[in-house]
Amino acid sequence: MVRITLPDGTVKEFESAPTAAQVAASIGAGLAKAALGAKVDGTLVDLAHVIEQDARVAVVTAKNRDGTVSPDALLLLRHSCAHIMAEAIQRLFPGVSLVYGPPLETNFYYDMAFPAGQAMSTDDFERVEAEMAKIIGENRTFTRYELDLAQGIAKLEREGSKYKLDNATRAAEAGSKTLSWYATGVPGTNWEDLCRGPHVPATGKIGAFKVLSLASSYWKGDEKSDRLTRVYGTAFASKEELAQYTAQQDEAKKRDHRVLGKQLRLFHIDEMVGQGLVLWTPKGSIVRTELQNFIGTELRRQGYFQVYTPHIGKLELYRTSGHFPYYRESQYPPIIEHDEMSKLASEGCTCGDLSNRMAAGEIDGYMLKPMNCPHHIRIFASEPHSYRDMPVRLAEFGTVYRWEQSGEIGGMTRVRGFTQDDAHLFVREDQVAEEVLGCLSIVKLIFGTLGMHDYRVRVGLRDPDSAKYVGDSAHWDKAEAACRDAAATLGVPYSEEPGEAAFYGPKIDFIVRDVIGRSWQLGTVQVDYNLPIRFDLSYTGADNKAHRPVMIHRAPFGSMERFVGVLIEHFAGAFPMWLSPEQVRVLPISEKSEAYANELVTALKAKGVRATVDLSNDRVQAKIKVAVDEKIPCMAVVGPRDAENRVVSVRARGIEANLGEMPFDAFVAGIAAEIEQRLLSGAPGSVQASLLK
RNA sequence: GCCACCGUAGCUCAGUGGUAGAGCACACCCUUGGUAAGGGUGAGGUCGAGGGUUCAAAUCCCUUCGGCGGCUCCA
Repeated sequence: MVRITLPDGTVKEFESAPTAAQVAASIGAGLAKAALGAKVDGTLVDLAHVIEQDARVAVVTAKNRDGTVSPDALLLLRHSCAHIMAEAIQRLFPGVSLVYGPPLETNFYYDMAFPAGQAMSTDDFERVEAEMAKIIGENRTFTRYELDLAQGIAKLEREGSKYKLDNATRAAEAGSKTLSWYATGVPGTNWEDLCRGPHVPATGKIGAFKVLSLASSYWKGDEKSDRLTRVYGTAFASKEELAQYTAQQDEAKKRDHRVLGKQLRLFHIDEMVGQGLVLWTPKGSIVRTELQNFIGTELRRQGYFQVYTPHIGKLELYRTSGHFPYYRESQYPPIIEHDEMSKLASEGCTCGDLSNRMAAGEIDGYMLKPMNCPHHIRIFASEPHSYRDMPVRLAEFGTVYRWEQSGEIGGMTRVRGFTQDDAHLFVREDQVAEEVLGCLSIVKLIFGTLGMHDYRVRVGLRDPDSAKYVGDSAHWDKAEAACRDAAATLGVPYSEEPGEAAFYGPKIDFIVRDVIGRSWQLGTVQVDYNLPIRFDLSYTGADNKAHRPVMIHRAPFGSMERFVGVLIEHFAGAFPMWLSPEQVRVLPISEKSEAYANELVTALKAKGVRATVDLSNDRVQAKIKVAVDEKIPCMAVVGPRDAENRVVSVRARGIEANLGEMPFDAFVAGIAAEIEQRLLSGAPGSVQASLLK
């Protein structure tokens, strides 16, 4: 007797162990037909799975009862579709070997090894899709069968697939006693794949699919290993869901900061200047300056000192800090003085020699700074400090340069030169916890003001197996504890991730996603016991003895480039009034109202508002179209009627209507107040909200 | 750095071996119009760069620079 408990609490009893399909059928014929798989005690399984013991069972269908799409169903569909795609590709490209094809959050991929000289191109997608459609049309059953380890491995050896054999070996190492295959149809007759499953019952269940893109990958993610071809695709239960997905992708493309940045002229990256080097145009610079002013106010409030440091420093400085030579590959090459250079040339010094002698410290030179901390440390070390002066908080919008790999650079989110809203706090050990909290409060203030709520928090810890960290483990333990404790006070979930620490200490990172779903680290707070040792920093304690300070590195925005890039996407280019490059555009109905329009602009500018007037000889409809396209938050239409009554007719971005009239002075004051308070668009207290009520 | 794709006017794009195109933006003219583009005229390009094949190259081949999607990396 097997007792099955359904999600609503109902218990069904079966004489002998039922399959998940039988459980579904016992509930209803409709459900049996709609079922794609089942969850048994939380584990996703095939419908053919036999439930041997009492269990909680939920049948998985494309849509949940409340009409939402089931993520489990999508997983089953995509995993199954990956098999169908692999079969289709193998039919068209005989000799291709399979590696690994998992489902992902919004799509799936299959890694394959093409025989030498063969390759797939995006032009082949149509053929592949046609082949897949055939397989789906045949509505073949996904059939699972198992072999014990020895038999299974023998089978794979006979078939000669080194990749699948490796997968099997790893499964064995992970404790699997058997290996499972899924045939798309009849084992021995139809196509099959070593696979853990689970899958939908038959190929016909794939309602809609699309082959998306082609990429390369490395076997087991190792760049020294075989290069594989990765084909991405996606699948849904219905054509409507696929259409919706495609529409969402198109929408996302419009929000992409690279597209909007060009359209709205926020920044420019120039071939002639260099890859990954952002040129801030006048409009983008306004956004950045506003953000810097915003945080600057907060820093003064919290007792920070502003400092400025140069963009380069001696190699010796970075040898002491540990940046050089450990991270040589990700830095711009060192700069050598003229005389030194000619001397080395005359000695016949090779590039290899040069590199080695620099690493050994025999040749000095300068480096573009990869981080600001060494410079700030030298400021701290330039004068004696008493325990009474601590903490010393040094802040700088410091520009740093890192040699990112060319294939990784793009837009403003991954660049080679960027400005951190950096600060280094030199604190007594008893001050660490409180100061970390102070840093976190700035991050929270920023995210709150900008309405960014979709972020996750990561506590990056050291990876005990790795040798890339400096310092002793007792200090690391203390620093990690401080980060963990501080993160716990945030009131948002956080994850602890070993191996994500900086080389000198653990950190708390704030991570957001861009429109295409990629994650980016923005704000960061890092606790560091190690650099103070490397630089032999000290302060005089109450006992008149030298004590070692602890450093906190923090950058609430992270980098201005990345932050603004993400912010463009967050607001889809429609910045709140205080951040908008142009805040109000005055649109005179005709030349007759130009004088009044100019008077309004002058009054706005006197209040510090970024306002312009559109004096083109277009009709007002055209002026509105242009202002809307430029995502200007507020339009002030003025004609003879307005001039006569000393009012302005207000129109706000995002609302396709005349919001009504406002007295001239009230409008100017209202806009100024909205900016002053850094309100989000349409927030209570904004001009827009006051007219809409 | 690796693999696939892409690079034509300021922007978005059409152009598959035979005299470089469109829309928008820009300049000038007409129009003075009350809430998402009024009309006309004009200017603007060694088709990313270099080399090759060909009577002839934006178009085919090679190299290179840049972009894009992934992989790897990311102090």
